[in-house]
Amino acid sequence: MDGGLLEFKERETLFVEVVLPLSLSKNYMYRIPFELNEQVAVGKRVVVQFGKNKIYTALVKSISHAAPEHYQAKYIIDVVDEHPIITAQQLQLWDWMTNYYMCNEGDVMSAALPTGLKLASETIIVRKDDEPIEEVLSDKEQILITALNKQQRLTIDDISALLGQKTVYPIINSLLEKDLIYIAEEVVEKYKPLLKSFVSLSPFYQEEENLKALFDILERAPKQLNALLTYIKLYRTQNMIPKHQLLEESDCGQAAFKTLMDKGIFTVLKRPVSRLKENDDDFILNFELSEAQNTALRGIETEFEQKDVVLLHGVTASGKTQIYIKLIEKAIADGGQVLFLLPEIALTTQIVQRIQRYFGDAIGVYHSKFNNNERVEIWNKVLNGKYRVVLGARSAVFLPFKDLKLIVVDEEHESSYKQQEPSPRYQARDVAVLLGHLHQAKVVLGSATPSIESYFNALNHKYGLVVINERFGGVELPLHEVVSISEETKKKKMVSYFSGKLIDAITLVIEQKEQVILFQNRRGYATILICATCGYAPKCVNCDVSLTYHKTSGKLHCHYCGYHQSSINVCPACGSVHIEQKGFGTERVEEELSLIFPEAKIARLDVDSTRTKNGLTQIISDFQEKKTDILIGTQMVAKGLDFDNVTLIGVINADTLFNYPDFRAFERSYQLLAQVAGRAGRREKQGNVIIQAYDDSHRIIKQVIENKYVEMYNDELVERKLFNYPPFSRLIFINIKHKDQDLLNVAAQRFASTLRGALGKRVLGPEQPLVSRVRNYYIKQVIIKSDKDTSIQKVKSILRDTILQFQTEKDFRAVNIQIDVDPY
DNA sequence: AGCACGCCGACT
DNA sequence: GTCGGCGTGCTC
Repeated sequence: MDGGLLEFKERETLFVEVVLPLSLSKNYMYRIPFELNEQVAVGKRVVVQFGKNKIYTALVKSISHAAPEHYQAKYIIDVVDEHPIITAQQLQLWDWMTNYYMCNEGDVMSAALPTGLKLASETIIVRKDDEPIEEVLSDKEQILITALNKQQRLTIDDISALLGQKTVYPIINSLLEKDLIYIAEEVVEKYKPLLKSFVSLSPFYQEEENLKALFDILERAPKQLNALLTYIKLYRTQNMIPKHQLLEESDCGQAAFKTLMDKGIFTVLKRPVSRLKENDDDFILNFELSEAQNTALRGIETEFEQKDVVLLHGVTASGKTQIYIKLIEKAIADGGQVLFLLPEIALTTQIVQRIQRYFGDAIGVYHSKFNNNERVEIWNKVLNGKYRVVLGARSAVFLPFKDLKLIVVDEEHESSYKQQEPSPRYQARDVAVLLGHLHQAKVVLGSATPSIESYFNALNHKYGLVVINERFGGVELPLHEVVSISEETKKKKMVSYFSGKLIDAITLVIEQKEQVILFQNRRGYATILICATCGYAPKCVNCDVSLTYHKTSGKLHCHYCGYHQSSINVCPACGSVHIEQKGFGTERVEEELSLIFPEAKIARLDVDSTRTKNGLTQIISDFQEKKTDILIGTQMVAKGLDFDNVTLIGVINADTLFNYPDFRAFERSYQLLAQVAGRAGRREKQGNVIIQAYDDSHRIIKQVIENKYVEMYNDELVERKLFNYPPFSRLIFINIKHKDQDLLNVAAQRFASTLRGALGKRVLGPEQPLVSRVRNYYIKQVIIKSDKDTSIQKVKSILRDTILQFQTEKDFRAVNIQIDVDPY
């Protein structure tokens, strides 16, 4: 501000810093043309050219007068929004996440914005065919509509060529508002199904000899060849091959795939894919809280007077949902908005329908299964305050709340709140606490088995603590029984994986027309195949893991990269035919069980059985409608499912849980077992839980059956203290990756020692991670374990500097470094 | 993320 | 020679 004359104000030269939806280490500056000075504002999207041809919608982060010194800033092409679509608090949140999780701001932006708000130049515009034109159109709009009437679909590049100008976004936006066109990536019309890209081989190459010739042609293009081979392999088992699956499984990049398309070898076809369906249940709308619930509700409200965050520790089926509903009601009555976070899987179940029924139109649901257009719609309805309550998975923390008053994080211990891949690797529960802080909203963390961290915070008065010890409606906690597998084996009472006790119990339950859930935390059929003669075990060609045998496909699968190959009958190492199966998964349990109970209807709930669009909902609703007697599942069955008629829970083999090489293994085991057990007898009937284990006297099993959470917590805390793990320290994992193992070893060693120079014994490693090679990249891990007294800010800034310095060395440029703050 | 640039090996 | 494949660096 130089105190210039007012009339010159509009001639001010302004620059903007924008965030691009790309993983870039810094933000970029653009110049605002005078005529757009007034329209540009922080939080609006602008159209910019980035690089040679690419056009993106970027987000305005700040506006300044200072021209960049070392380069000529490009002009902004256009302003997309009339009003900001991002609030000031969101920008603060993005900033915090970028720093805290040590990622790029563009990563946060990509994660935060639904794709529909990230228009790029290849976006396809389609004419809505049945919409009559009622409004008056401008000349340019008329030209565009005429072209679309002829051609149906145009890209944004096509449109700029057609109109001979780069500024096409306002025209597109205006036509979108007039409802005459839609964006093809977003499926707008309700009855129009979701489109998915499928790949097919051109008819020419489906001829045997042409295909053979093609193999020779592609010999020098391994990526392309691999894509072709993968296509052929997939074609054997499925007749429609989704493009993303082909790209994923063949490790073929977009570029190589595009070359194949350009050569006319592959063609891509968009096809409709069916949607999820919904089902109802009989939830009582006008409920009364029980005495215990009322006490808890009042407890929470009292705690809120002092604390911003309250941990609600209520045993399974204690009716936490009703308490949430009362809290939500109150927040809405106060004119605020509410965010209700749930683990992804729980969103497909009753709790959503219940709350939706209760609050009607004022509620939005936000999770990954929704298409782009629905997500944009939800985004806008949150922004303009039409939605008072949003139920969502972790990404819902990014929505543009205006006056957030309450955040509920249900099942707060759930590890799915932590995003693993891609960056930002954020913990939505922690982000929610920060979000609450930004909005001065209250936060309730709810769980029957709180995470050690949250409970620690509660005991140390950082959070308030409210406990419910009683199940709703006086339903008793299930009866537990532990069965020693070794003893049962001695007594010859084991039939395959099932003890006599479990089989008797299942028989009884089925007779009474009730239902059973069996838990086995491993998918697939056999864990591994192993040659009894020489000990050879088939391994993945891309990763350092043994392959898992899946019987349904008859193949050996890699659970890390999706690679699969046909199974072996003869050992490729020694020629022996004695191939043994070691370990077992849900698939095997299902098969064995159907031999014992041929009459029973059995279903399986795991990643494999729910891969199809409707899979998950179908399995759950079938079980709910009692079409299934026995449900066998991995940890998916533990996550917030609520069935009335389940009276028996069986844990096939608890030992597998305890043996993970992770400091949280016991905590997780407790949570998983307690949550699984909690699925039993949720209404008037008391449930039974049978836990089978070799190590039947394990303290975790004991603590689960005696419902001694606090004892488990205390035991764990001693361990954590002893080995200086969270909550006594903070962890940062640094994964270093490269295709060349030797180079990686040198690089990792060098990186660790440089870092150790600055941070001393806080730096551990480099270590070989559990899986040391994934998708042909070798991995080494360096860990920073920083105690609570050290400033984590300082540690992070040292880490940042070390990485920057490390990457200036030309030998290590290509080494990939990933940071995971607070790993889970 | 995409795109240009430049190096490298295989074929006219 | 030259052409396509593929690794590297840059984009305000």
